[in-house]
Amino acid sequence: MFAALGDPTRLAIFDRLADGKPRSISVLSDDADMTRQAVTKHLRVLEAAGLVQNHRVGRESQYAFCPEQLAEARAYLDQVAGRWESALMRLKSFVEDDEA
Amino acid sequence: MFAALGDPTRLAIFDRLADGKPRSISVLSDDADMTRQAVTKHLRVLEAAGLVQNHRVGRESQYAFCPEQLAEARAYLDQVAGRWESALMRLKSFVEDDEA
DNA sequence: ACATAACGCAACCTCCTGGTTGCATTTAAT
DNA sequence: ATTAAATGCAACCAGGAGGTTGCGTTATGT
Repeated sequence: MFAALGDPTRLAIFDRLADGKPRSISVLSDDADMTRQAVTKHLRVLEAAGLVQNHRVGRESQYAFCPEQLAEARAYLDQVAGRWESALMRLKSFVEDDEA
Repeated sequence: MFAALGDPTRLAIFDRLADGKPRSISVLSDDADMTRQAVTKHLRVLEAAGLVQNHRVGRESQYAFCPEQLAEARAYLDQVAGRWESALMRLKSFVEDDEA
């Protein structure tokens, strides 16, 4: 999932979809100075990472933002930050014990 | 920075360093079923992304967790989630207006 | 019915990435 | 002084990622 957002093109597409509005592949590839096929591949990657959902309607397939994996990423970062801070706390109390 | 955490090996290294303790390259590569050089490259990438800091001490170079970029990533995800939710709110109020 | 728009699939190409090996260099240990 | 540990640098290699092109297929619109 970090890998999916790691590519700048993909991050841009993801960012565009973050307003919740579904968009078709051709709409997304119109202003992406890239082939439609390339955009399609990126959307597949984002979909595989669970960051985006696909819903075929008529002859066009609409891709839309999907917030679940995003929440998971936030949770992970929070957890890492938490570990870091608790390690700091232990260090702090150790130093204070040493001074006492 | 998402790209830096996108690689599973790098994420693992980063995760190990998240306790705040600095570790030398050879210590990190001991249990990484990989060459020391490979680990070195990964550490360089993490350092370039600002996720980790390097401090040479004697003949060994210690790499340590660096929380600043992490905070930035969290801020970005929060911002995206915020955009998403506000879009939901607008949709909700639109529907309610329609019903009234 | 026919033209066209939106898409899928597959082959292909190039370049970067993750990884290795070999050798040189600096620092510590005895 | 010598040996061994920890690292740096550079060359090299295989594979996958990002991208393109060509062609076929399914809906839409007129």
